[in-house]
Amino acid sequence: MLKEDTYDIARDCGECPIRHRAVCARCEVDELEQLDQIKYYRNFEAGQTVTWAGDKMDFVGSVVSGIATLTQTMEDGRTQMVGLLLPSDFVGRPGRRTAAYDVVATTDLVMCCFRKQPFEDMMNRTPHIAQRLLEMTLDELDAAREWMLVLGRKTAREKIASLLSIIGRRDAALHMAGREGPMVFDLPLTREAMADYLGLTLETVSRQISALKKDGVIVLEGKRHVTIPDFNRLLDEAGDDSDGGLLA
Amino acid sequence: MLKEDTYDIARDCGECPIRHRAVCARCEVDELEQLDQIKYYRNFEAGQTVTWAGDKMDFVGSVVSGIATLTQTMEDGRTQMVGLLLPSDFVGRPGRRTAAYDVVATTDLVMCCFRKQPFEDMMNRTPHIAQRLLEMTLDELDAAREWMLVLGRKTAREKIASLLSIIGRRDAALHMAGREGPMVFDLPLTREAMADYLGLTLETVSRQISALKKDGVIVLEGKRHVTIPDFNRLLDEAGDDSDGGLLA
DNA sequence: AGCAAGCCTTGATTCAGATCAATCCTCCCC
DNA sequence: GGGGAGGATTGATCTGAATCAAGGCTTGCT
Repeated sequence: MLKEDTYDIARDCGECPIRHRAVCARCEVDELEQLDQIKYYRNFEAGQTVTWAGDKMDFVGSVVSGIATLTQTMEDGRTQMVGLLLPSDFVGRPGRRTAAYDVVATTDLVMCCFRKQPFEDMMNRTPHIAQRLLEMTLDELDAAREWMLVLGRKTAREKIASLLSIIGRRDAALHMAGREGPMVFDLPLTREAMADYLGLTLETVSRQISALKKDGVIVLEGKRHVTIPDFNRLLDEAGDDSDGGLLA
Repeated sequence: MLKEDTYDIARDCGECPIRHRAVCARCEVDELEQLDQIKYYRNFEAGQTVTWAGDKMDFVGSVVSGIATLTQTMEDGRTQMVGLLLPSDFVGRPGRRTAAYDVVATTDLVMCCFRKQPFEDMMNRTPHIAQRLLEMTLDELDAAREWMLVLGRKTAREKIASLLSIIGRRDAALHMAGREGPMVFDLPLTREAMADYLGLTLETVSRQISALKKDGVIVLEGKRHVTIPDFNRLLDEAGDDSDGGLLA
């Protein structure tokens, strides 16, 4: 379904869909050219693992298209998702030898990669890259902290509403869809993945989605296609300030 | 009790207790001198608020001594702590006008502050600062993600054990105490603050601490003074790999 | 067509942690 | 020494989500 995303990749940075949102966003033309020298694309199929926690990680990179998840697992198998990687998000940590988390492709995935050493060298020479990476990391930290509130203090229903609002918002930002009008998108996650994100069981996720549907907060077509008739209503259910979106 | 920390502050960066761990860690002598020009110290008493979420924030800074908490609050009063600020930790986000969270001094607190604008200017001129800040932010992001696992998937007992192990570890790192031998420290948080950190109620915190004490995992003297006879036992109770500490 | 594998839903029951409530301890102030 | 406030403990009860269990719906394979 999402297969076409993996075709005709813009090999040329100038036409890259994430050109102005990824680590390279601030780069000048000549800097881009240097990055162009050391970049390479990798494709992953839905379900494939990009990185195993603890394994040596010799590259870093950006998600170009598709979606991946970042998860942590305890010895007894309990897992918690700690990040959702959408196009333009950065994978890997400069200055670290091994991967800290499992990264798994949820849909077919295209990544723009750099071998770690050349990238780090380039980062040291190019403040624009380091600056952008700092900015992105700070944003991720904010997102992680927001998520801590969700995990620690929200009810199951609020958790689901929060997740839907986040996915909806990020999706809208990506498509630059005209504001107003009902929000429509496909859930990129299975019920189980949502449960892992929210610290719930998949049964509870299913029940709460059914409940939100029954109450008219969301409209479901099939199991994945979601329409949000009233986004503020959803934010309300999430326990968020209805105007929280303006801060970003 | 911790009052003496606020006396004789090293006005000279060379003698600063957090010199080699804070944002300034990588700075050369001449860079330090520039920072010295624009820095100023601020003292806060235990319980005082450093920053209100949403308020304008015209400074950034490092915790020199004492402890502060970073918390998020929902309209109905539910609160979640999203960060614990120990000496050398950085407060504030360059490039943002308003504070995103409440920052509250838990003990008497000394901060080394910079007005935001001069600091940002300096950051743009001084890669050593930006580099160090990136590194610290990445560490914080890792910590936040670890905490997401705690919040989302651990039981109350595991949560308490996790918190104790984190506090113990950070305390040991600070005092550079000789490895081996039982770990001893004072809890810097009330039961309520621990509950806010862990997404629990204070009653549950109290019960689980009592249980860990009864089971000999910890020894309590008074309500705050903790001895950990066997740190690996504690890690075990936390559900962590007993050798997780080596990664850092 | 027939069957198996994934994914999802729904129901019944259980249980960990929340909530409600009482009491205790320690420190401080008068 | 008495009273009060803030923090902590402990007990009784309730409840939201987990767990256990049974089907249902798609999709793809043989």
